[in-house]
Amino acid sequence: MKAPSEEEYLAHISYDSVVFGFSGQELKILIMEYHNTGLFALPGGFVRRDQSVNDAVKSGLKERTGLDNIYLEQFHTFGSLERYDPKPMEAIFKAQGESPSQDHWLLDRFISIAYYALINYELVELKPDELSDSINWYPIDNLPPLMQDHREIVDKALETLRSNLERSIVGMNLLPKRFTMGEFQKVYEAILGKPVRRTSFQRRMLSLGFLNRHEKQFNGKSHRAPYLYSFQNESKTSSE
Amino acid sequence: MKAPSEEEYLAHISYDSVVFGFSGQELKILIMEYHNTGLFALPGGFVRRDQSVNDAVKSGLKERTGLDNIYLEQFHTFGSLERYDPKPMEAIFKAQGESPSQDHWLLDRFISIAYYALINYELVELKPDELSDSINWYPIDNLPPLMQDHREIVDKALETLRSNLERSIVGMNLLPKRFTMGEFQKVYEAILGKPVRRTSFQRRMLSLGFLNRHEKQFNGKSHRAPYLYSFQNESKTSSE
DNA sequence: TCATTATTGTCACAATCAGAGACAATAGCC
DNA sequence: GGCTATTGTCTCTGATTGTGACAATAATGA
Repeated sequence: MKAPSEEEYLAHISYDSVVFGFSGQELKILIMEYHNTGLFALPGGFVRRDQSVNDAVKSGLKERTGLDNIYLEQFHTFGSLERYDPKPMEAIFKAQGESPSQDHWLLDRFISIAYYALINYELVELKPDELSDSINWYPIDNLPPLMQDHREIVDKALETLRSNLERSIVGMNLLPKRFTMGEFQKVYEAILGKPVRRTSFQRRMLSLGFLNRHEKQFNGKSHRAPYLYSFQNESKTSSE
Repeated sequence: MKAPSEEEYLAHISYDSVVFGFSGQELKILIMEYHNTGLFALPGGFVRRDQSVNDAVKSGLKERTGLDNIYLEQFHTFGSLERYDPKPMEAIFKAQGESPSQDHWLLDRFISIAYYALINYELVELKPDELSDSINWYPIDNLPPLMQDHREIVDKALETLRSNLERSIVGMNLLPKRFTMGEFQKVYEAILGKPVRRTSFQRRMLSLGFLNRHEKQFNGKSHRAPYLYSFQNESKTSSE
């Protein structure tokens, strides 16, 4: 491992990302595990001097998921004193067989800019980076214990996602190109964490006018076949 | 002037605040003007190493407005490359008769965490800091040209305030303790930038159940006297 | 072939809420 | 005692949502 150098990166600034995906049943997020440390963390990184924060996040996600052009939303910046704790980073160094000096920039205080992403679960090919053993999907209601304040970051991300649900078309980025109304409804239920009324949901979504109806989906189940739908516009409606 | 020292502060990190006040007619924000530079800017500052970002913003606002316990909301972090421009800071140094070396930390790239504040216009006593000539209220639709990307920051703050308007009781922090329904309505109109329907507004606000009705206000006008209202709970409903 | 079962697409009815206008109730002025 | 500008309420109407009902089917299996 070669640690990122202080000349190349901005000191004190990091980012973390909460990557949401929908498995068809559950809402999940990406969690990394560092080599030989037992530490679980959100995918994150640092910002190069010649790079905007947004671009840093985008390229970090591309490395790990293979996906370009991801829906990204910055939602909060975490700057408390409590999050200043060099121990996890020391453990990560140690697990790599390195022992940095006490004043190494990566052991200093960091302020983290947090983003959430919505991606199509099926399209992802997960690639751990140099430092991490693994990167995997975890159901949102069954996460491993996360290092530092990452649990707080996840909670805030989910809260923001929920409150944005009414204002934007979130399903667009979590579903495959064609989907049934039932699948669409399951996305909403997974995000809100509670059931929604089938008839009202269907009526409201159809009345919004952004759905195209296609052929029926004959899936071998012994009941009336549902229609397939797709979203009108290709845009990601991302603010970033 | 003694410039903040690199040992005491976190490099690359600043904050900016958009401080909203309501004059009774207009929505205004606080703008500073730097000595002998013609530069107008949002009140901002840097984060000490022993201080959370939230506390840095709070104490910065307290210095300039005299107010404690202000409603504060972090809304975005600005991290583009375009905002990296040392010229304004050089001009501010020069106006103070100083010429820092090219690698001075204050001339380096900064990422700014932006907050908006809602404060009671009448309670404020404005105090310019060491660097600034003046700090004054400016109507939101008649701002001077602002340095760097501060105009963009203001626009984003207003956008966020508008979209939060439905979810929280914004008037609470912009109005005096007792106010008429008409004043309450004017706050909403100033924020939204468009008229709202008097009867619907009154019905909705009363139905929410957080208003106490008090005695009538005889203000010398020749028409029916309005009731005075106050908010039920004392809390600021701030998330910070 | 024909009932059975599990969903899905619609519709109908009631309850709620917002837009729009109407109107009576004043407080001060003449 | 009229006049005027505002304020507090109501009503009417249309739009939206909650709730339940019901018909329309794909497969299954008797």
